[in-house]
Amino acid sequence: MIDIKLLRDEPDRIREAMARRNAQVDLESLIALDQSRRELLHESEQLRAEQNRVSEAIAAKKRARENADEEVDAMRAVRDRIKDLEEAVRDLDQKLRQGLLMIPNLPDASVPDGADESCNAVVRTWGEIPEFSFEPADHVDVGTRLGILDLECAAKLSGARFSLQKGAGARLERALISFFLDLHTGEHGYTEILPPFLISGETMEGSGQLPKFAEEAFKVEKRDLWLAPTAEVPLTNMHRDEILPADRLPLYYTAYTPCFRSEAGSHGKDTRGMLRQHQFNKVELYKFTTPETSWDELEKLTANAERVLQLLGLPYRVVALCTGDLGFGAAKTYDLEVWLPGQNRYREISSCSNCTDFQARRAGIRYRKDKKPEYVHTLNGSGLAVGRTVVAILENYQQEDGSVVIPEALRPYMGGLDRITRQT
RNA sequence: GGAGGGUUAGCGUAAUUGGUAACGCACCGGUCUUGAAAACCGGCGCCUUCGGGCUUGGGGGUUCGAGUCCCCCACCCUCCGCCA
Repeated sequence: MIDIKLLRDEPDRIREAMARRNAQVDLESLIALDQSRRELLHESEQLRAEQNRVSEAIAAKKRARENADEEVDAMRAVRDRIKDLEEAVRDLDQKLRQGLLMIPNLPDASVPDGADESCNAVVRTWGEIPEFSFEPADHVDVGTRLGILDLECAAKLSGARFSLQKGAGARLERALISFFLDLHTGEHGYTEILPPFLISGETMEGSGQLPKFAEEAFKVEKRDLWLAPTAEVPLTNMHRDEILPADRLPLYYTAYTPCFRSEAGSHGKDTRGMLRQHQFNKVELYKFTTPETSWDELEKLTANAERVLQLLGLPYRVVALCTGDLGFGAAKTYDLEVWLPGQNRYREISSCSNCTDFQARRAGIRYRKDKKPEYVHTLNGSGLAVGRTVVAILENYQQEDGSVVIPEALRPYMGGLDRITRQT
């Protein structure tokens, strides 16, 4: 949610930002809404003040056993008027808030302009794209032939867009989760969190997932609980409606969770394999920072995610998303794209964003600076998407004989295994 | 799932059976001190157009006025049942 003061004082900055994002927003009616809300609020507060004064006078008279019927009568009318005014304010409040929630975050000045992903800017590239003496297979063929991936069985259990891993394939997924968490907690200073995977509607709203992304998430039938679409949601809400002491910032959290997404509207996209699933594992990186440091922290967080790919020896590039491709709450986003020989192109494996104070304002997360509380900045990034890392390893490390070499950094987590060969 | 108890500022506790949230600890600032402690003074929830408004888990209701009375909901604790 953007700052309402910005709407009052510098609406042109919002207009300009919305134009860059190619977003349609009716600012005029919001400004009018805010204006009348403030007028009504002022009047009701004045009456409140009078009510407080007179009520005290009534109490004094009653204590002195004097008659106060006149005052009581007058206050009866004031009470009714206040009730009407407050109802009107509540109504305007809600409309205003709903309007504000429709406005995406303002892109940072450094974000490239552009309508879609074709305008994203490659920031840097790492690693050598592997050359094969044979035609490289995609992860589905590699995994199925090795007997470590069984998509048909997954379909039997749950339908399309699920996967089932076996033996070294299941172990590989678990090894990656441990490897990621150990790296981020041990070397990058993050605190490990294991949050609930089912979260309340209130929590979904706190990070801006609802109502906008309700279509993307799964909801359980019996209660107001949702399957977390990303650990970003519970992590953001850990400090919802809190005022943090300044000396606790920055906070670094990392969390492994499965992520559940309905992928509405992506029918026909990436239908083959485990690239786009209703359920996938992810290790998330999350930071609460002061406004002064958040841009530095974004660079560091992105570097933390990149480190994973470097240690695994997977070639990748870093892309700065353009204004048209930017997520709703992000002021700036770097995508990490890993090279997939099976597709002969780079594919997203991590997305690292600075949401500035956008999520914090909505979720009421502040810190005390000097005397006044101020909104923190929140950052999130994948470190990394586990399923897609499996895909990248199977495709980049495949050998002509169909086996897959395990990256050295991962071998301790695989019980010393250095190569996956055909399993029965 | 059943029964009972609870939720007041960071923590711990008050508030005349309705009269407009008090106190202690902790914390911050000041005085004093070589420095510190103690003591004393002030501050010690949020918003504010600086007039004031709001705040007792959340939301309604009754009332001139609700921490207090009524209704709904959430969460926590204890016991029983069930369960990994």
